[in-house]
Amino acid sequence: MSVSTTFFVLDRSAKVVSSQPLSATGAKVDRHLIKIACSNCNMRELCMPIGLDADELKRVDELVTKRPFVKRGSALFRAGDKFTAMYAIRSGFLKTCITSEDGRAQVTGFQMAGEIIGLDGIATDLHTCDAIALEDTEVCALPFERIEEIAREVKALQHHVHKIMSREIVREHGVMLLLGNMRAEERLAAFLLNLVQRLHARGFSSSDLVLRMTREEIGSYLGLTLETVSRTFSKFADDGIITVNQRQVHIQNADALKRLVSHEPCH
Amino acid sequence: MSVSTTFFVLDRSAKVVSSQPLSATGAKVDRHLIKIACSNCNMRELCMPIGLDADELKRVDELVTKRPFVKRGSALFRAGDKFTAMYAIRSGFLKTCITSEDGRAQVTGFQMAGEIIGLDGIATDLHTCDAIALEDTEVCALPFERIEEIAREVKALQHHVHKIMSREIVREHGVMLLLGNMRAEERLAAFLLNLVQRLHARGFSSSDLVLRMTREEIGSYLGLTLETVSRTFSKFADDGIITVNQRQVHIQNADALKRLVSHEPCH
DNA sequence: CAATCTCGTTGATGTAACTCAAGCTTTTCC
DNA sequence: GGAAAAGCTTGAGTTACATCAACGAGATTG
Repeated sequence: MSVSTTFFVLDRSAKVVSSQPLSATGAKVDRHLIKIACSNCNMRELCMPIGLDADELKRVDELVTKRPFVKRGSALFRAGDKFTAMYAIRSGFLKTCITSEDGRAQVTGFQMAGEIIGLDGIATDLHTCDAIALEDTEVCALPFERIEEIAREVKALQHHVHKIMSREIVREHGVMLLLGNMRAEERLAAFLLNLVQRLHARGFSSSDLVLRMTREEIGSYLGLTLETVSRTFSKFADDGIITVNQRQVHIQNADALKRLVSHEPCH
Repeated sequence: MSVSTTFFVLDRSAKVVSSQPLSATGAKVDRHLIKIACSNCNMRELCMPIGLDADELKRVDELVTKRPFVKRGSALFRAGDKFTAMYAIRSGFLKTCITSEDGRAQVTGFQMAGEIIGLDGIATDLHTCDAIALEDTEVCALPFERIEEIAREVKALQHHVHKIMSREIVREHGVMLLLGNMRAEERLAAFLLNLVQRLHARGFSSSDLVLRMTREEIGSYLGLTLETVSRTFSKFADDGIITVNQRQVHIQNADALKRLVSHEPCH
């Protein structure tokens, strides 16, 4: 099918096809060359600084003293960890998942650059889920006490924090609809459309994507088994809606996916 | 089985068995006799004023100028309505539900006295779900701009707002686990335990409850059909775990329910 | 006080998705 | 570079829940 090139999923500098495999090397170079600040961050239109003027931006900028690098497979935080900061994702990709006492695991979301993670911890001062990097990931730690401090003075920031949290609530309502009402094909279609839509907002293709998660992780998120996810991918491919090559997905007929989600199987 | 008395579910004054059916009359009398203020509200330990001193409490109190009364079956707000306030429930019971374009409906939660509703609206300034009263309900409107204003000055209130939103996010994670991982019996057991636990926190029995919602609404919330909900209730009753009489449920063996949720069917 | 409607129960049948299993491909790691 | 592990696909058989349907009990209304 397509050539076996590797795409960077979230680093905007690699929007075009790169012949190099995903590695942290490039990012490390950038880190030294470019001064890291919200004002010159690729993600500023999507992330925390929205609606702030230069002065306010600077204040947020200054509170970011830590930019943890999270290696693929390791955790940014885990359930039970003390909550001290929320995190803005600079680059990379994570999943959040909860595990109940009896060992049930549920992926509660996938997060990409420009998104904020860790809001679950505010309620009890402890994180309630694990945040695991699905690829090498760099985040900005936003110490929550400092955020609250500035939010008390900067109305725009205050409101923005509220918006971010509300948005997460609304997103989860959507997941509940998906899990409570939709059939496997509909769930997967909704999932794919959501992913490309978010990638597109970050400057990527709206028809090609590289899944950073396994079939099992998709299944956990969608309340399906990995086998059902795999079969449904195959079904979509047979129907000419997508082409799948391992983690690479090309959407050939986005309308068909939308129709699936909208519950209009025919005409 | 039990006598056909009607319980008030959420009015603390009616914690004991009442021989009167649920009606708004009693509440209306109260309304004239007792000055309504956070400081003498039954729900103050559960609601908005937590952690505020007398002065701060007064400020919150003063911003509450509207205490809408929502008749059973009607809406506090609907998807698409402009978001202006969040609401603290004084008494009564509501459901929130979303409806997708194609007409799928999903109950996203049930809310009782002392809980805050309407946070979904912050994200887009429009409510994204319907809030429908399942019994006559009285709420305090908390104009959001004023809340933000005070939160900028009162640290405790600011943090409390964040906590409330975070708590909602965590709750929804739990629902995702339920919808994604659990079987019908486990879902219903978790649902019942959650309900009585919340009622108990409000001074009610931890073994008796009156369901304020239909089997269909329970089913929608739990991602099941009303028939499955009904059958599962009957199954629990056959197993001697609960007794069911229409909307009245008596929990005979809470441990059995807990074991069900914890996925330990035997020993 | 019928008549209607809403809600709940139960049974018979169907099916979407799960489970178990085998084989294949890709990645990881010594 | 070869072995082991992890991830993916596909098939066969099973099952938990949905669907369809009938009926009964309360509540509501004219």
